Amino acid sequence: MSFDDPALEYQAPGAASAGGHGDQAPTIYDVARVAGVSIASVSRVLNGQQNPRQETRDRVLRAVAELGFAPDGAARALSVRLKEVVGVIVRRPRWHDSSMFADEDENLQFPDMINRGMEIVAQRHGFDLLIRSVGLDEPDAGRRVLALARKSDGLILHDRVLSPAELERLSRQVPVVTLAGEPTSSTVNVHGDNEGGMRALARHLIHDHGYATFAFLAGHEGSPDSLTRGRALASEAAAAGVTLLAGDDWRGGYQAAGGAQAIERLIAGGVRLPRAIVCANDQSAIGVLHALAAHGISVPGDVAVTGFDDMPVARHLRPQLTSVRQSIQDLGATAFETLYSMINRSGQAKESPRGRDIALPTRLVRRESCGCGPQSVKSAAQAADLGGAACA
Amino acid sequence: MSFDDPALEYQAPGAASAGGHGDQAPTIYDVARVAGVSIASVSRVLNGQQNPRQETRDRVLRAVAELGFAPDGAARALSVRLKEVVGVIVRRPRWHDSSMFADEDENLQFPDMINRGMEIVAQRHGFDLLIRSVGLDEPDAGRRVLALARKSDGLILHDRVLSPAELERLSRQVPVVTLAGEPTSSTVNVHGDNEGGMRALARHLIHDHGYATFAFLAGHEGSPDSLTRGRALASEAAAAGVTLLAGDDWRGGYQAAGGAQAIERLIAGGVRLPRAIVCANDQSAIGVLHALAAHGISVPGDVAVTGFDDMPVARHLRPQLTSVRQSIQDLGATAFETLYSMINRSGQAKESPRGRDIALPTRLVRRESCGCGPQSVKSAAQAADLGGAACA
DNA sequence: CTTAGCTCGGAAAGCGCTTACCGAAGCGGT
DNA sequence: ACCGCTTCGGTAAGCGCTTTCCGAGCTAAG
Repeated sequence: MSFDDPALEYQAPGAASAGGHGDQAPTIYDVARVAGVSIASVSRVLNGQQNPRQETRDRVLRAVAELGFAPDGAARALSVRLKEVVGVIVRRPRWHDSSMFADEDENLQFPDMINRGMEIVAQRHGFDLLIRSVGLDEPDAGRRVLALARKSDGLILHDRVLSPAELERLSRQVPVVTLAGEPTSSTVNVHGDNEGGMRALARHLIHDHGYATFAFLAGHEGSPDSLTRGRALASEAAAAGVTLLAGDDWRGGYQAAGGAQAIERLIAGGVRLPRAIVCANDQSAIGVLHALAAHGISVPGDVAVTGFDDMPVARHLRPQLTSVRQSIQDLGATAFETLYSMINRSGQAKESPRGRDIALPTRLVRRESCGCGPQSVKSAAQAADLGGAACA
Repeated sequence: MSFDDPALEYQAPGAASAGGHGDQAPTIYDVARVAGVSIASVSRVLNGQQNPRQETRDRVLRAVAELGFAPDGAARALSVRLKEVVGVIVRRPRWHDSSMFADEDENLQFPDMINRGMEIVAQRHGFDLLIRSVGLDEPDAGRRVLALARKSDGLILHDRVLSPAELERLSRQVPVVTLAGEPTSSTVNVHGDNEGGMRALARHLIHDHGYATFAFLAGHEGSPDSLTRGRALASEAAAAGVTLLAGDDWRGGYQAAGGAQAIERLIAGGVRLPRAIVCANDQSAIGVLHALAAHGISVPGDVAVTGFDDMPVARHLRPQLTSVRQSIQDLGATAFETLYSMINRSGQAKESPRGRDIALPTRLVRRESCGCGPQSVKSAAQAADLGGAACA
């Protein structure tokens, strides 16, 4: 593009009819010229040195206001070696599905809430979130992630989209925080206390409700969160001597559709359902609820169902869903804060490896779907205070 | 929660041994050195010129792979004058609420789905989304938006966060597309066909169900979408000679909590509820449903309730929510495509101001909450094909 | 054997900003 | 009235990349 292009010629404010952002954004040189100072002074004023004296300062600020100037992000980033941007990789359900907008995309809710948590904290530090989705089975996810990394100061990975080796490689170049992974020698992982939450839930179902047969509807394969939750449940089940069903039939892939399909298949297969179905997350519990309702199976009367995450929807379902609450936004906020400290520390003296796996507290939220009566719905906190109070 | 908590401090791995991204990302100079060529050649290879011959090309590619090189985004952006980033401004409920994470934040779902639509299309063009939230009553929203603009190639504004004058000013510097606004001389607006959708819904309620008293639960004040929807309903109501309640009592602010509060207030005030409550969006309809249920008012038996947007949750409610579907993701996709073409056209010959207000089709989705029986629930498409078939 | 016509690839000029570095004033002290 | 000290603010050197401009080397034609 040439600047001799007549189309770029300066346009008088009212002229050229409907403007149309052809005016080009003003540069620091424009400001300097209007203010009658050098670009260095402009920069100094804008970056809060105390160097320029009041009068100069005023002239510059007036020019800035008049022109509507703001420094170019790329130029600034190049100069100060800080982009004030963190890259966020979210996982796209399927590698560029031809049915571009699959309806089950409703499951995006969870990652998006996490992002919101990040964003709010990022604000405070002047950072923004650069979002990119990557398909799980995408050809060269590695390259696409790296590319995002070079557009930002650090990366937050929502899901396992990279092999450990790729992750390792990547984290040598940029600070990386994972959300549903496992910490590596150079990355930090942030997650809810799956273990604790699931144990509390399991104990409630086993001891308070006395259920004796269970099933665990897993998330997608290899998900560390799902594995941990499943293991915790299995451990409690074993300790109490109750039956736990699990396996490939019991997989909802974290999605509503997945949960529904799994139940449909099981029912079609003539399997006798357990007394309680513990789902890996709320989303798949929704699907289970639907499939059960479609077959006239009462929840929690015939089968109890529970979720995990306690998304906002959980309380809008009928029956209201018993779940394990994790402060989703805190997950994001913590991930960002962690990354932020890594970014600042980058290149500085390295300290001992500590706190590489951060677990945030979770809390059992009893609602109706586990068999608790509507009375305990009002205040989950209250209910929790009752300890093991019977409610079935 | 305090972020000064030492537990959050990141500590780099023990020695320099384990990596720990202290290695600094390789630059094009590193690649050139390793490959034994000049940086110009590296750049040429990477940017697909046909200039370098095969042997040189191989050497470079080998070096790139070995070092794990990817060009720095800021440097590249500065050079080619294209960041391949579009800024997205979403509206934060309230200007930095002290209760940082208000629970009603569930309403974030809608903008996030739109973003997802954008992101998918942006991928194809190599763009990413830079997200920033701005409070509606934020001190200098204008500056914060401008700053985001300078970090990107164009802006998509979700909500009215800027005054028309600010918008006008901004759009002289960068291409801008709004989602819930009105087109200006230099910005394009993308929105669902509120008018058509609402008219279809109104006619269904009036003619198919024969309801005679209505209320419109508005969104937040000044929202163009809400205004248009309200006007369309009013127009149909007037034409049919049925009663329509509206006004300050009937405002849900697009939120579940808002909808619930409005109903609570009305009931407390002893107001006689209309036969049908038409909500400005699904989110507030959820609140209405809850409030009604809390008072033992049957839906749709006593009062029919409808939403707008047809979010995924709509079909998980009891009763399933009748709504007006707009392809939320298409909204985002279209907004991006529009902006993209503006970005490319930037600086080139300007064309006639045309298509500045883009309306996407909407479609009535009949479920249970309007009074239609569960039989028409199975396939909304089928139901739609039946035309005005009676279902009440 | 010379020279016009190629193709390759290096040197260097920016892109818009920050920030040493340094010369020019302004100031009080002797 | 002169000298060192402190402030101010301009000049210029990058930040890492793309791309124009050219010279070098090679091929093929005269």
